[in-house]
Amino acid sequence: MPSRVVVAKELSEVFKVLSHPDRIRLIEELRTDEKDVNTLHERLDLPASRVSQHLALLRAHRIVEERREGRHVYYHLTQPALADWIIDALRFVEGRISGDTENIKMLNRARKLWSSEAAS
Amino acid sequence: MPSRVVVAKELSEVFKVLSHPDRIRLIEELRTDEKDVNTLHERLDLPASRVSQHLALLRAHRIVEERREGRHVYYHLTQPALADWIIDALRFVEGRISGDTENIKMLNRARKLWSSEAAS
DNA sequence: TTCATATATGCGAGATTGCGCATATATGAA
DNA sequence: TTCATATATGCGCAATCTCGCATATATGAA
Repeated sequence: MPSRVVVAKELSEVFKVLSHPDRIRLIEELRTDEKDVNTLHERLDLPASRVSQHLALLRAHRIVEERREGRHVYYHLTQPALADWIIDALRFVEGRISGDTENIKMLNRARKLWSSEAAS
Repeated sequence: MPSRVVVAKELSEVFKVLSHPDRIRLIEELRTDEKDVNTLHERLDLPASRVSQHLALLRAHRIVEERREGRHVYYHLTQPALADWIIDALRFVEGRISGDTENIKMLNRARKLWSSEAAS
């Protein structure tokens, strides 16, 4: 099997893991520091079980790692650069929504929120 | 709807389009120059109809654009930087397959093939 | 131990995606 | 027009993914 075929498959699996809005938001929440499941569940306004399932998938693909402390489990990115690389993809989103002024504004707002240190 | 939720959805759709090995290979084939459907069908060793379907999806998401010339249709990347950004993701693939020496070799081989100008 | 909180996992129905194959359309040549 | 090539599209089934919900496990407090 040619290397390009094998590697394209690996790449596509990474993309598949990232192809869900909740998981993207999860990863961006962990961009600067670790957070426990409960915090993520509140900040993203998702059922805790859903958050846990997403984290299980991210864990299986070694995108996040866990750290237990008492009854809380803190998650962090295995490779923090991943969060920035995802944000970098916003330039390709612009092409999709060009013309939609309202969404362009949203895009820049999100870009700002995701690149700031402040956890708002 | 908060901007981060909207934008995360847009990002996830981009990732979804890229989450298929054939489409990744298609995009990398178009990294440096345009190619017609028949050339892509031969180089990737896929049924022409499949190539056409993938291209239709990429077209719908404005990832590629077409140019007719006689009975051939040439496709090129709307934003050529996309191909490089995908290759950049290989650093996150390494984390997935660490330990598997054979696959690491394949990864570097593919990286070289996809970054060279030569169409081999 | 019992209880409450935090997190993880199992499961099934509905939605989405991929694939093979048939067919349709487009263009140029004869 | 007829034919051959190039490309596109339609369709149905199988495989996969998502979601809500129930349940299980883990930890610390009482």
